[in-house]
Amino acid sequence: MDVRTLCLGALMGGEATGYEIRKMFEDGTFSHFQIASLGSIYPALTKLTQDGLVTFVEHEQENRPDKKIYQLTQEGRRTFLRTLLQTRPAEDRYRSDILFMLTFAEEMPIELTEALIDEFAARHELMSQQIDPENTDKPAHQKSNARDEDGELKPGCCFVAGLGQAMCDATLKFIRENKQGLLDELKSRKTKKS
Amino acid sequence: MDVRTLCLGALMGGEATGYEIRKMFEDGTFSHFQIASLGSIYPALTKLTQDGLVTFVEHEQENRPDKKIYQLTQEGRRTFLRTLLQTRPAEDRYRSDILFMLTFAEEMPIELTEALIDEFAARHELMSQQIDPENTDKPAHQKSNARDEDGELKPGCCFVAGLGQAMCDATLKFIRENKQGLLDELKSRKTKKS
DNA sequence: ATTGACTATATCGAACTGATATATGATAGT
DNA sequence: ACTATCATATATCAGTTCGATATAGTCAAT
Repeated sequence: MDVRTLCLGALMGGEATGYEIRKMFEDGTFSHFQIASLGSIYPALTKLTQDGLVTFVEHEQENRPDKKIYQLTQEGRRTFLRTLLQTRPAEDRYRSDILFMLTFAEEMPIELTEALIDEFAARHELMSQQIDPENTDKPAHQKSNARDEDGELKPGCCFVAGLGQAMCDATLKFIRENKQGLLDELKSRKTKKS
Repeated sequence: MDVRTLCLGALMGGEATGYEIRKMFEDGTFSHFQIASLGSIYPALTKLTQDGLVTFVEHEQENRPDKKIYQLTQEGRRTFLRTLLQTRPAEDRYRSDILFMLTFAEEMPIELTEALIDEFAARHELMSQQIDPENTDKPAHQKSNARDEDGELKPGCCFVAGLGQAMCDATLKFIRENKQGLLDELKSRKTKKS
């Protein structure tokens, strides 16, 4: 899915600036399963405007750069829904430097192995907290795409969030149960070699 | 981690051609948590050769293009291990079109929602089978980086594989327990609206 | 007979990331 | 009081990477 489609999806939840769209992918609703950077969002919005799929209103702000508030056109909304129906979703891809590095645990000092595992666990712990769409710790001004017009949580978002949390929990559980075993195994191999 | 480092890591398991390195990221040991395409692997190997981190021997083959078998130099091996020690691993990133699309379940026909969930489950089922490093279904010629010189499974690889399977299992379990609930909720919302 | 799959290298356009520039207010630390 | 650093907001660009394509021969299947 290219950034243009992702932007259309982001605007399905209502109007937003380019900056706000980035936040949805950085911290917000989509952050755990899609990526888009400012460097691709702004050109995408320009292109979408040219194609008539979005429009924007420029809001002048005192002592601040102008704000362009983007909104889907009917054509944009229709295009996005058609894309959902027609697109064969690409393969999921998961990319983790930590897991790649852990593959070479035998060649590293044991402290590094342990540090990497702890970092992996810490990140998933944090993620598990952030995923919860009902979590109200987040700053209130952040408009959540997880809620519809009535303020109700969208069932699709709940499902996806629950799935994410289940994955985090499974990861943390696995680490609790297997970290020490790995470290012991590595230690015994080191002593055998020397 | 850039493709150059990934190639060094791939060659830690022994000599290989560019084509074989790609397979490690496409089907093999690293396929579930790192990505690298041929379009980046070949230039990376050229650069690494220039920098003296790898060398290659050209094997002429009858009626086939020449095969360049790459191998780490001592310098290359040292560089990779140093990188492991010095690199702060980047954030994990997970990218899933299916989960993004499911976020808009309310706007889609229910059959599509169900099809997406089923596809997600099927892919994870397949992945769970592929992950197992002891799985001997794979073609024998595929050299597995998961084993060291003695043919023993490397503990780091076991740990990572186990983690991957735990995540797959958790995903499948969540779907079994929550798919029908989501579909029912969507159905009841549709009837309410009309 | 021809289509598709596998081995093998190489190149290139298009897309995307990550960094940087610009401008300003607010907040927090020293 | 001064100085970072962060947040808002848009925009651009160099470098990296993906995905497709070209080349070329083998092999299996239809």
